[in-house]
Amino acid sequence: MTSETTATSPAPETDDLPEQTRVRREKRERILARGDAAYPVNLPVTHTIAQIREGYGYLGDGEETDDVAGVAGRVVFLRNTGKLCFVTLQDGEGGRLQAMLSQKVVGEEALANFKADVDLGDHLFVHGRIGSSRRGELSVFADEWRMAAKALRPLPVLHKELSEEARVRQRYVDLIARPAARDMVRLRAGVMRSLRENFHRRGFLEVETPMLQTVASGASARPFSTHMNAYDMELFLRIAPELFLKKAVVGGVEKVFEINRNFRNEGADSSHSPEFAMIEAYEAYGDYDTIGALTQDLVQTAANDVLGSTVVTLPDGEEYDLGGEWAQITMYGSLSEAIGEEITPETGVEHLTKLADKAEISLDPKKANHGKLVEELWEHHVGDGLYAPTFVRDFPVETSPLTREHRSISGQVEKWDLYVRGFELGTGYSELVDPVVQRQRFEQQARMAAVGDEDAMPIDEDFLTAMEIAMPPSGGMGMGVDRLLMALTGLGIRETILFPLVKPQG
RNA sequence: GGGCCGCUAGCUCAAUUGGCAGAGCUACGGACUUUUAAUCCGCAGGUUCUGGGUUCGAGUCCCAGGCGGCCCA
Repeated sequence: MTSETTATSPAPETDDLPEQTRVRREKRERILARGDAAYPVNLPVTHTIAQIREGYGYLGDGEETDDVAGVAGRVVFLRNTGKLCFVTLQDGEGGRLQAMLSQKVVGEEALANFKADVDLGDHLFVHGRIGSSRRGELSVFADEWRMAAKALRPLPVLHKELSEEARVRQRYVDLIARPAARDMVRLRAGVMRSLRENFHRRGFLEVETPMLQTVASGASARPFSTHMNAYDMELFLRIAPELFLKKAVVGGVEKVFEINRNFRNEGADSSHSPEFAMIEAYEAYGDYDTIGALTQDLVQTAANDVLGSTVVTLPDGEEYDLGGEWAQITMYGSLSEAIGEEITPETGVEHLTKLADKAEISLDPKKANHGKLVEELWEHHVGDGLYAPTFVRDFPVETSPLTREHRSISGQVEKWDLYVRGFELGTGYSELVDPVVQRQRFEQQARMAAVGDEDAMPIDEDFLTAMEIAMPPSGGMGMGVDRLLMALTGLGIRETILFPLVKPQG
């Protein structure tokens, strides 16, 4: 342990600090100088704010009890009227309790110290009888106060919204000041719990697969790379857990899920974060239909568990219904209908390119294969207009190298994307388990990489070896947890992540 | 990657045509024993994101950069 000289050494140079910060440091020094603690190791807390609110909420105006409590909380309001001071304490959930400090009860010196040294934002301990003020505010009639932890920086004003940037950069302040920020933390925890409990009820096992991978595969995305000193080799942060989860299924973990972080070295905007939480699940002897039903239930159960309803209220007040059986459309069918001509897996690249030009979609011609063109056309003509929860089914084979070919339609794969309010919430497959076909798909990806497609999936020999041991027919799904929170609240991704990545301020 | 908008006191925001940089809350000093964003009196607080330039004079105009937001690709 280091010595405690830092606690007793003189205050650091304070001349250039803003006034309010300097003043608070001086108050800390004053508290220490008179022999009190500014940061005591513990305090005789007997009740939480919530316990007092629950236990004594019945008290009428001016009614007092002889019950005594020690309570602590963060000071969010201060109202001093000479010989009687009112202070409102807040707990982590936003619950508030008033304390009243009367000169007659705490004494002249203690009240003077209180007025001199307690600021908005401090953690404060009070001890005293529980009662109700004349105006009916549940209160602790303090016979003693102690500093629980002195705040050296002022809190923002609690009556104005913090700027969006300040909320993200100083989330701890946001959590103190804004109820919606506190709610999101609890909502997210509730969703995680709901998802896990749902999986457990269904007999799925939760596993954790590697974050550091020698080949980043399982999705079409660019990885972050890093370096391992001991082996002097390049490693990648994972872009998806898919290949490892499939290895688990090969080994007999037949119903398996993982909720964990993925990292994609791409842009960041209101619906993309470079690191994001994702749930993936695989079910042996399931397919994309069973896994779709599972996904619908995961979302609807989560909504019911955390909101009590599948009807969610968006920030503009609109009510959006996640309930019922979700619509199912096919990619080729809905695209054909939207543009008024039949598009099939046989439609040539030249014709698709013409259609793309007409729609003013620009694609690098080197990468413009049939599958990419169909998906781009679909997004433009159909996807952008989707609003109600919808499964979009049966994708082109080129863009889904890990998905089984459709059981009855040549050139398509058994994959769905789930769209909610126009954004992609999740995806599901009938998994490709034929190792020979899987190798051909990887080779096709390698050819795409060779012509400059940076998102193309690299060949993973280790994965192919596992597949050659034989994976049972399976359904698999993936869903962004942050996006699920977006679907349940209508908020942007950075509101759903407690500490999203932000660039340092210049 | 491109376009547009923003960055001013601890927080939220003003500042006319380029002419003394302001308000509310907070802070600080004072009054007040039932307040509810307490009230009243008084008084401080600034690298106007950074660096250049134009000008007698720049928060404001020009150039470069940083950070953020929105739209587009």
